[in-house]
Amino acid sequence: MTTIYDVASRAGVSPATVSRVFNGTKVSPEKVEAVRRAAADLDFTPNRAARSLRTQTSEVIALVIPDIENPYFTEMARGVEDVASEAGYSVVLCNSDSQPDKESTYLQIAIAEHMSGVIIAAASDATNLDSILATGRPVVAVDRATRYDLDGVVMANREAGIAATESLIAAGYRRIAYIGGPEDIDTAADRAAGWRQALTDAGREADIAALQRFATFRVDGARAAMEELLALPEPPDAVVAGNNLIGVGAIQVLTERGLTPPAVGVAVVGSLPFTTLSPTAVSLVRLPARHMGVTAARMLLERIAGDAQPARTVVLRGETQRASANR
Amino acid sequence: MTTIYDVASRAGVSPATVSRVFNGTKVSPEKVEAVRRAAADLDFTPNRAARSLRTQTSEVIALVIPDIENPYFTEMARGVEDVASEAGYSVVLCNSDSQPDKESTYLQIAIAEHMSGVIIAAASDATNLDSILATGRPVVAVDRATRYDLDGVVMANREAGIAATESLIAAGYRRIAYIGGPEDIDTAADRAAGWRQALTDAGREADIAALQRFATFRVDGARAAMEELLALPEPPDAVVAGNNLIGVGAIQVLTERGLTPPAVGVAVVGSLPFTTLSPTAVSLVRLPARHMGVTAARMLLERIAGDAQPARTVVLRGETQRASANR
DNA sequence: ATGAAAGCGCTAACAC
DNA sequence: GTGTTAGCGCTTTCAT
Repeated sequence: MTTIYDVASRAGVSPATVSRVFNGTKVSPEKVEAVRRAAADLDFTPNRAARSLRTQTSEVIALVIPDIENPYFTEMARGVEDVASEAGYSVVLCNSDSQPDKESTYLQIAIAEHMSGVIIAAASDATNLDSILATGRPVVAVDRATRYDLDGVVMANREAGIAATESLIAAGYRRIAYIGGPEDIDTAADRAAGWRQALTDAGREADIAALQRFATFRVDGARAAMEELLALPEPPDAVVAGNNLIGVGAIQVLTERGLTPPAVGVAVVGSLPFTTLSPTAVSLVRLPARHMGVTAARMLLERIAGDAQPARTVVLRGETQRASANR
Repeated sequence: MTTIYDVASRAGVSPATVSRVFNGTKVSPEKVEAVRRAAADLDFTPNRAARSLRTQTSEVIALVIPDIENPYFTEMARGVEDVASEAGYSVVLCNSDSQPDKESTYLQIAIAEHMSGVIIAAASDATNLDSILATGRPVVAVDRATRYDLDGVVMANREAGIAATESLIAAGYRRIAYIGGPEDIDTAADRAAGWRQALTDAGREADIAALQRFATFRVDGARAAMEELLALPEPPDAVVAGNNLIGVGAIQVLTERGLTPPAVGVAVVGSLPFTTLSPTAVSLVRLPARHMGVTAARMLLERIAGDAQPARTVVLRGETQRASANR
């Protein structure tokens, strides 16, 4: 392993000068050149562990998400990564798998590695950020609010729930069910509230009790819920899916039963990135996941740079794409 | 920031003893207890930067992949993560975006951060691993071979191409096209070779020249290629997709034209994790992506532990799921 | 079993 | 503008 001392002696300068060259402080052109050549000759790579130890920071940010296999989160990760790497930061992607203990392990690692900041889509509203916040490191919440007073970027979930439901009403459906994520996650609760609101506005509040289901934000849970709904004495003629994977699960079950949309109406809060359906069969309230990641990363970088204004929350709206077909 | 010195003085022991407690060396039970309590009281987290600097390693492995938005790679990442975190390692997910310069930046970071090892799905066969290999750190190649003599885990791509094509022949299709990834990526080339082989075995080698297309491994490229094939004077009656995203793109175009499978036959090398199609309409050669990640991670951990046997290559076979319907 | 002390590679005063 | 030097927090001989 070559160090700045090796480079320094080869270039005939002091270690401090080598450090300065690599950190942009003023050094005379000749020495800069000498150092660069020596570094290249020796294939020198600065030791980040030493640098982090000395400066108490590292150009790394942690992105903690609950499901690495959900395209919504990978799209968001993509946005974070683009902004971060542009600014010279690396992103460590931490998959909490919705498990509080995995999540807190990753948070401890972020502290121990002196990472510059954290962007987190919390596994639950009980997520404990005390330790990381105590270190003074900035934290930005994405997708889901936390019980802390933090910068955050969230979707307009209630409005998305309303828009999804209304698109189905406009298409002529009447008995509209809802399958959402766990009730204790605010995104899921808000979207469900939007559905109830839209049902009430349409004079269908009587359906709420029978047609509301809370599953996981995953394909399997949604499949079970959809099957349960179809087994009802009076099954729904349409369904609002609380996220992308729930949409996939619901549509899978419908397709297997020969009820491919628009035979039964489907509206999804989120996108279906790898769908093979006709684009007009399903209503979508597309959520700008990449933009959420970009926004969160920018906010975090501002905080890292020392910005100390009060916590801000940015709310992003989904874009409704109404199914043109109806039954 | 609390250090081992703080913990040591509170526990009434030396810093060395605190270190020993956290590293499993022999310490008397009473002192262990005292140290643990002091550490808990002070909310002590060991400083990894200092540890890395001293030991010249860190319990972090880099996973470099070309497309974080492709479910194939996230599934693989999931496998790597499960094995690694089980063993106390963190995984830094690095998205090279198929760009050699982003890729080499991440490789430099892996060196500079003293990461224990690298698992890489190389952006191209020109990927340069000289520097990282020169540090003596283990590297495992996944999905794609490199020009180095390394441990690797790859799929049986040629066989997968053959199986996909044969499933279409068995279903009664005759004019079978192929859309694959970039010709200079060996996985893509091997799958294409499998398709040619199957065509030749079926006496259809005359179709090869007109019906072979190389796109990107993404949805958009596949869409364009599919449209081109359909515009042919004698369009194909079926198509083999070289990976999951190509399958999505091809099926999207077909669906938009009212040619939903099995009207035109489709076989995909890979899975369609979020498909909403009837499961019997499309043939799949499912690739065990998670298992690939698991295997690669295990091999890497063995190398990190000091295993010095000659380089091994593990070949994983896809599992064919034949479409039951034909036209 | 435990402590004292050196040193990993780097940066940031401070002196010149 | 450049060199000298102390020290970031940890692990690890080497004594005891």
